Amino acid sequence: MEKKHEVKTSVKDENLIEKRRHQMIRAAVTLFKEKGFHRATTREIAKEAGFSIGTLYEYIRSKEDVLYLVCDSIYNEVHDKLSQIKLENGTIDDLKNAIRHYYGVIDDMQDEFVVMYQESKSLPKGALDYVLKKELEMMDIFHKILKGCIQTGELELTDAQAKLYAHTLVVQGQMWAFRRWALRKEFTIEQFTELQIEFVLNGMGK
Amino acid sequence: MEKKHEVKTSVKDENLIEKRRHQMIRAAVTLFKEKGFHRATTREIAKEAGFSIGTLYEYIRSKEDVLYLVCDSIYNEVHDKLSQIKLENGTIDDLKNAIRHYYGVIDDMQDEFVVMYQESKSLPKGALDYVLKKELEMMDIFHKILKGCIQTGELELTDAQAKLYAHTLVVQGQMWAFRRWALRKEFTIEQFTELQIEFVLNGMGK
Amino acid sequence: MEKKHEVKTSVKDENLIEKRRHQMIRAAVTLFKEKGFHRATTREIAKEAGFSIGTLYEYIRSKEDVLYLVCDSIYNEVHDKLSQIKLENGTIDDLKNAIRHYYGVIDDMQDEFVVMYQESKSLPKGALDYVLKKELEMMDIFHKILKGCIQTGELELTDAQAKLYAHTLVVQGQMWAFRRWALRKEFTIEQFTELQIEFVLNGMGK
Amino acid sequence: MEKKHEVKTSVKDENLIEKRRHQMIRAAVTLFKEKGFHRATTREIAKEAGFSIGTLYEYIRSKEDVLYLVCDSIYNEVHDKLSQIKLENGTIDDLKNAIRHYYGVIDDMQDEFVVMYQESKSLPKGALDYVLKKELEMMDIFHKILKGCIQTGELELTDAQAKLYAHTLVVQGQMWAFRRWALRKEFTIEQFTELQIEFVLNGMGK
DNA sequence: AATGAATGAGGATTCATTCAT
DNA sequence: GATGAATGAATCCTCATTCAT
Repeated sequence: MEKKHEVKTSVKDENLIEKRRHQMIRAAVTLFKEKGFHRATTREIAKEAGFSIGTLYEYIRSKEDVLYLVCDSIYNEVHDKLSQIKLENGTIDDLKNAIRHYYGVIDDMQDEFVVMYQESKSLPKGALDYVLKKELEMMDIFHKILKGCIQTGELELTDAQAKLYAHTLVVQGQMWAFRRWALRKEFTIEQFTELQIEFVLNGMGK
Repeated sequence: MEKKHEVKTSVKDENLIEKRRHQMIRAAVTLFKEKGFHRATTREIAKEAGFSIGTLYEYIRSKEDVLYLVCDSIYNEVHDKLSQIKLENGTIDDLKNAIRHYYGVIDDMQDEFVVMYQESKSLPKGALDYVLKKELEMMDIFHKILKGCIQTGELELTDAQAKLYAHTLVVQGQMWAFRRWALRKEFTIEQFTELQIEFVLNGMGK
Repeated sequence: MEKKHEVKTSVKDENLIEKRRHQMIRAAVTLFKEKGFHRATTREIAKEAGFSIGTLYEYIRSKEDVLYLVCDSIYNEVHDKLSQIKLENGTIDDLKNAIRHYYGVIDDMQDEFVVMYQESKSLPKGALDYVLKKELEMMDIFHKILKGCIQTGELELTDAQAKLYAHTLVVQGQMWAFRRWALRKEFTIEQFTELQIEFVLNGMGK
Repeated sequence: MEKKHEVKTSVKDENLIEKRRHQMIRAAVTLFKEKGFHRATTREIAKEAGFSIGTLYEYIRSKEDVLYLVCDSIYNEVHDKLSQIKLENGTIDDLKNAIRHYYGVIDDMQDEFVVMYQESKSLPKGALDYVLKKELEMMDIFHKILKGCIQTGELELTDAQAKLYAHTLVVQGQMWAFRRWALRKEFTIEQFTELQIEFVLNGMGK
């Protein structure tokens, strides 16, 4: 398991670090969403976070660290939320459940998702790898569920298909965040979710 | 129909404009793919294109114009290629055909797609609107095919579904460009295409 | 009264702003005099002022701001100095006094005057208006003195004449700055002053 | 007598040179008045003049040459016009006549005057000297007239006074061009002329 | 003689980062 | 720990000038 990319800080107090980083991430998401990573300045981030540029740099080493913290925090939040899913035992309902949960998370964190996917390419190499790993983890949640369904015979898929469909599920969810400008006019998140569930289950032969 | 966003040039010779812009776009895609729009400098673009910074600015007004030209050219190319599809008369084969064609285009233009979707947010407002319009046009190609199939009774879908699935088809194609890093390990473009076709047709109840 | 054109700064410490701007203005006058506004580069200004280009831009928004600050500071200095004149009660001596004072100021600030009059056309619209207002204020000082003399009967002039002569007094003073290259060979400032006073008083029928 | 500053050209046909330069000067005055020497580009000058940038450079060596040609042409025009004055024999009427003539010229060529005085500092050293010489020549016209009046006893002035007053006459005329923004509201050129003549004659004790 | 495409030095401005207080 | 003034490398863009056609 690759080690987590570390962000150096010169502050000792762990609680303070937690608090400041939280402020920082909130500020950054707001700004990155509005103007993108490159156009948002560190000064603006500090100001929006409620402290000075000097203080910002007490908690990070470089601007890219901010982006990393943003991506990391989003992944963690998503992962936490998805981990709450109670999986039964390889039933289709597990899958439906997971999809509903996942789509709900995406709806809640639309801005964060858009920011993360549009800006993560700006991460330094090491951090990027870490983030791709996280992305795979997310895909893996669905992959596992699908494999569960295969084992119980609820679904008949090759392993390759299971993998592909796991990716597809992840991507179809992200669609809701990325194509808001078009989809919002036609569907509520509930409608979108149910239609996609139907489509996907059909797609997998159910 | 909204007028095309114009890029001013101080050069008069139309052929030359065509030629230089082509060089410019090729260079820009290469660089944007490598380091993104913001990290690529105008000098690098000019150099990669084979002329001087001064010459670059004879053909554009600002760096953002380069990005616009890139996006515009990609859309045009995709649109051209998709327009070559011979549509019969509302058969499922039309749909399969279109998907194969579309996926083929994406495979051919992977870099361009990634660049376009990752950087288009950096376009100035007016150009962004134009590009979103193009995106809708692309979606509309599939929407029309689906409506054709509905009319002939080949598919049974509500209009809302038709629209959503048109988006889904577009997005699932893009997946191939965006998740290369993961999908390439498991599938060839042909495998990917056929699996997705199967999935999608099942999804729509076929 | 029109509000003063404001120059934005990102520095908060008022004393520092005062100090840095003073350095900046001194440097700018030196350079503008030597090579004019357009040929003087911001880097040169910063260097001459004794700080870096980055620091310069902490105290201004654009190069034109420097010019504005120069003009503003000159007007303020002139205005301050002329305000020290003790005006009696509409006597010719008031007028003579004012002229002597004014000519003295011009002699002290020759470079500044030349810079201001040659470069102020490069000010952005808003700042230019503000500066023209200041110019009128200067004219008005003499206009008031003349009106005083008219009321006490010391001078017999129409109001139109008073206004015109006020302009003339201002301009004849500036002459000393602008035609240095010719006048310096023939006169000292004292000679120039006394001759002009004599001429002007005669001109007005005294 | 200093040799006239020469502007190199690669064109042989004298008539053509004359014609093109005339177009060029007209264009330049228009643009310099509007935006100043530095902000007017050579491309704009060429375009306004009705030919291409390449052609412009067939008739000049550098942008500064354009400015020189402008200044030179203005001086020549002024000088020509003032030379038409029929001088009698040292009478005050000669002086009045000259002033009226001069003020008329300034009124006709307001833009040219403003351009010339505001931009001439941008001339290269050699050309600047030539232009200052021209300025002295203009002053000299008045100086001669004054000396004429002194000799006939019409005026009682020291030679120093005669020189100073010659300068003053030149400057007071320019006032009309430079302070248009204020004077125009109060006076017509005729009123201005007559008031200044009265003032000046009084000033010289007449 | 006329044209206009090409050039690249030069200049204004921004902004991540540092460090003394 | 917090602050914010200072720094200067980096970058976009302009425009006078040249030269092949």
